[in-house]
Amino acid sequence: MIGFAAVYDSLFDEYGPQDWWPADNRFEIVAGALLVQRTSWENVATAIDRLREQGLLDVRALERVPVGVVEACIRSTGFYRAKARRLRNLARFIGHSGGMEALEQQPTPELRRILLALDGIGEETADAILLYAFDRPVVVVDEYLRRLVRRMTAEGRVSDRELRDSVARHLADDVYRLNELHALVVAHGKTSCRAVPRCAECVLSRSCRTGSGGSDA
DNA sequence: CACCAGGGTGGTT
DNA sequence: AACCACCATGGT
Repeated sequence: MIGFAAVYDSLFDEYGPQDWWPADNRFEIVAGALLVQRTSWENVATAIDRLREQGLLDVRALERVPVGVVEACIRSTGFYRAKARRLRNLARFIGHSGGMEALEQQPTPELRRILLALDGIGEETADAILLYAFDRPVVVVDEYLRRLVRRMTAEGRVSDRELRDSVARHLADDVYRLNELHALVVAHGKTSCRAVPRCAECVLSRSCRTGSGGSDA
């Protein structure tokens, strides 16, 4: 059993509130979730600014603009050709669906299926969109979290399913903490700190400061 | 020069 | 089901 309530507390203690997701509206979060794939947020922020300058952080405007214009705005995010095509297709889909307001009416499982059916949206991006753009109580499983759990359990291979259940068991439908947890896991994962707690009583921040613990490579 | 960054897709075994 | 190459820019 993994004490995620304690993991959350220690991460929050160490890094503080992360205040994800910086955006003016919900569609901007959806666009950001697609653009941030395999890229630093800094590069995404540049692209978002350019899209805003062109008035393209809007479904109706984005769905009709030439794809080359989108490419020029988002080049800094890498994989810009695929992302530009996917982003415009995403805007078109949302437009045809009655906009973000209509999608907000969908229940979470159905909305998740809708998102996963779109090109360029896999499980992690779909869950990030559900949590950050639609405020749904969803556990975002990323590689950082898998690594963290791998080091905590000492027993290799924890399926995503177990991981979700384990997190959900402690954080339930607490949208605020699920929001912060993912952001905190990313913040911690980006550091060079390899120390991890082996149980719920161990505290990440303490292990990091003392430089002890952590047997993984 | 290598490696990483808030992944996903399509193909092969 | 697990692995793989590929997508591509920007920073260290």
